[in-house]
This record gives sequence, C-alpha cells and structure tokens, in this order.
Amino acid sequence: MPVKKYHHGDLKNALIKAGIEILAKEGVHGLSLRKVALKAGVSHTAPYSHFADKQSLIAAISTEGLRIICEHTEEVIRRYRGKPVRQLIEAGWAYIQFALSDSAHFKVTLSSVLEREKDYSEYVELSYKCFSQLVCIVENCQAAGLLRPGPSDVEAINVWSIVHGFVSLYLEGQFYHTILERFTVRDLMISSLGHITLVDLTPRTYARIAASPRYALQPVGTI
Amino acid sequence: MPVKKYHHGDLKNALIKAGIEILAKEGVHGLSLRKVALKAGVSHTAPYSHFADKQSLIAAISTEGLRIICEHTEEVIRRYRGKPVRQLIEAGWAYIQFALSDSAHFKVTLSSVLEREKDYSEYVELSYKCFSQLVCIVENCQAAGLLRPGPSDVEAINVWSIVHGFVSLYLEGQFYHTILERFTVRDLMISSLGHITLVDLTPRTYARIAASPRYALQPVGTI
DNA sequence: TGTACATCAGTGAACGCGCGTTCACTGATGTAC
DNA sequence: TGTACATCAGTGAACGCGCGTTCACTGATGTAC
Repeated sequence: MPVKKYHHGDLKNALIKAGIEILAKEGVHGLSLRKVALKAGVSHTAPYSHFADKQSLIAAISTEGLRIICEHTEEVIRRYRGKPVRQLIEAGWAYIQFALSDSAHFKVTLSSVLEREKDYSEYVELSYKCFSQLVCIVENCQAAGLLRPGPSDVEAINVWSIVHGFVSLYLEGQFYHTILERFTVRDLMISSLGHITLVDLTPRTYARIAASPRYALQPVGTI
Repeated sequence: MPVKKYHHGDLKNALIKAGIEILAKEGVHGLSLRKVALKAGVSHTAPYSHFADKQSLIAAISTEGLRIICEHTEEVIRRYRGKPVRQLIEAGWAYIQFALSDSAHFKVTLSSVLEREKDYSEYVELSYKCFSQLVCIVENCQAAGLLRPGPSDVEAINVWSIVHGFVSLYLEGQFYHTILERFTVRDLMISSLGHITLVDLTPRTYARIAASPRYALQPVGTI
C-alpha cells in the first residue's frame, strides 16, 4: 500500500478514472469536480492543475469513452477478418455492451454533455477514427455484395443510427416489458441489423423472432 | 391587455408553456422551477400549488411533448390513409421535425430527464399510444407486403430505432459536414428508411443518393 | 557532490451563485344559509 | 340578496446545499552550476 505523498504522480489519469467511477455509481447528474477530487484523494482544487475547467475533464472522460469503443471495434475487425457481416454485427454488439455496462459513461461520450466538442482535438480525432472504422466495415460488406451499394459514409450513418437508436431507446426505458420478456437484447439487435444486410446470415435468430407471435397490444385508448 | 390579478386563472398550463419556452432558449440545463415561475409572472413558490416538485413539472412538459408527437402522427395517418409506406416516411419526418425545431423539448420528452416515469400515468398512457400508432403503421405496411413480416411490435422498434438514432446523432453533432453538405436531412432519413421497406417507393430520392460518390475520407491515423 | 533556485503540483480558505423546498401568511373566490 | 366562512392559489422571507472557480500559499522535485 503506497504511502500518501504530496505529489500524486499520475493525478490526471486518476481523476479521469474517478470520474468514470462516479458516473457508474451516481450517473451524469452526480458528476462534479469536487466529488472527482475527493474520490481521487486530493483537495477539491487539485484538478485545476490538470484541467482548465469542468468541461475539460468531461472532454477527457468522453475521449476515454471513444477510445474504448475504438479498441473494441478494432478487436472485432481483427477477429472476424473476411467475415464482413459478422464484423457489422459484432461491432454493433460491442457498442451496445459498452452502452449497457457503463451507461452513464456512454451517455457522456455520445450525448452532448460535452459542449463545444470541436475544441478538443483528441476527441475529434477519435470520433473520426471510430466513424472511419465503421465505414471500413460497411465497405467490406458492400464489396462482398452483402450490403446495399451507395456512398459508404451514408450507409455507415444508417447502420450507426439503428444501433445507436436501439440502445438509446432501451436505456431510456422505452421498450415495453412485453417485448423484453420474449427476446434477448442481442436477438433484437440482430433483427434490427437484419434490415440492413441483403442476405440473412443469421437465419436461426431471425427465424426464432419471425415465428414468435406479437404479444397482443391492448387497443389504444382502453388502458 | 389583461390586468394582473392575484389569481392567475390558468397557471398550471402557463407554467408548462413557460417551461417549454425556457427549454427552447436555454436548453435542458437552463430549466429551473424559479425561472419557470418568473417567466409565468408569479412568485417562485407559486408552482408548488400545481406541482408537487420539479420532477412533476418535468413530467407535465414531457407529457406535452408526447402529445405533440401523437397528434402529428395521427394527422399523418389520416392524411395518407391507404399509403402505408408514405405513412411510415411522413411519421418519421414529423418526429424528426419536432426534434429539430424543439430539440431541448424533444430531449426532455425522450431522454430520461424524467426519472421514475412510471409514476406519471398520463405520460405512460401517451407513450403507449404513440407506440401503438407506430405498430399500426407497421402492420399496414406488412399487410401490403411492403415490410418484412414478423411480430409487428419488434418491427416497430426497428423503425423507431432508426429514426430516433438518426435524429439523436444529428442533434449531438455527430454527422460530418462532408455528409450534410451533400444531402438534405430528409433525403438521409428516406435513405435510412429505405433499408426497412421491401420496395423502394422513393426511387428518385434514393437514386440521387446512390449516384453520389462518397466524399473521400482521409485514411485513419493520418489526420 | 553539494547548493541555490526555478518550477509547479497540490492545499485550504473564501467567494458568489442559483437552486429546490419549507413555512406562515394573505388575499380572492365561491358556497351554505 | 346579504353575510359568514371554508378553501386554496399565490406571496415573500428564509433555509441549507453543493457547486465551480479564485487566490495566496506551501511543499516537493529537478536542474544548473
């Protein structure tokens, strides 16, 4: 156990880590500079030696979120080389898993908690890199004839919209229990992405969903 | 011009309206009970005669947001009766227009600013009604053979995910200028929904998009 | 190797701010008789 | 029609809170000589 020293040694990273932990425990609203400093074991003004203001810390936390997404995607691309639709599905799944396991961190990273994001070059670069990875997967799929042709950046937006919208609505509690009782989140995601691909590479999953009856919704107005 | 009276007459609705206006001007962060009361021209404690606490006012504002979405969708369903894919596209477009024209109100309505939403029955009922409207459109499309068969509630989730994800990413500034320079938001949305439908009812729009070259992205890592 | 000094990470007191909420109250309204 | 009274919408002072940020400072570190 290290003795507490006047100089921390790696306070900047410790503050980012503390911030992510606070997000996990208390959500976006619980994130304050003072709590972050307390959690890192320093006085509440110490962060100002490493960050100009609160937004700068948020920028660092967001950048770390993008880094996580980037690394997961890179790993997926490497592991499923030559299987472009699988890359698409697993990259989407990695995105969703990050969102579900660390939802407040995900929200900070992608829901404009960070203002003036253009001012933070590392954030901008990583966000560009993430998008390029997705474009790359999309182009692989198109080259194999498994995805609609067309400008790959537009198709990448479409893929991203589906996965992002899906997990956002899920996190916001907009999915009815009648759906979640019948299907796993992964099956639902694959069903979504099934709209995008030109061939069905997951016939069993989709057959399972297609065969299931719709849960009887009550008529509107009689609730 | 009405003389200022001790009793307001319709303060509850005036507060909701004031809240929506503050959202439009100052965003989600600017919304406070005190500002809402000030804007409505009453003392800062007057809201407590009509709302138990801040969350209750937020619930009322969110409910109003759902009502707007519901009414727009109803109008679209009525106007395009017998043209199910058109219903799908225009309902999506109405959703996006609300999100773009009143983005903070949209965020409050659909991004879990409201906690414990299940406690507010009117919110729950309207959110159920909105979803049922979408399911209804989806079933019309399926019946006409224009949408993949399968449980209509699952397909409704897929449609909603695409439109919601699309507009969320747009609002969060995640679309690159290289895309927005080439296409209108409406064309991009139609391109997204084009993945969902089994026939292309908007050949001209899609042809316009498909014919456009991808803007040359710089290779990852050389930015 | 030792000393002087610049650098700067971290401290702790203090600031002003806007906020949600409470409380005892006041003034208008409407209804029972 | 007039009077007494209950109701309750709206008031204004006050509360405590956590927050971001500033400032003059202190203590450790490393480097030039």
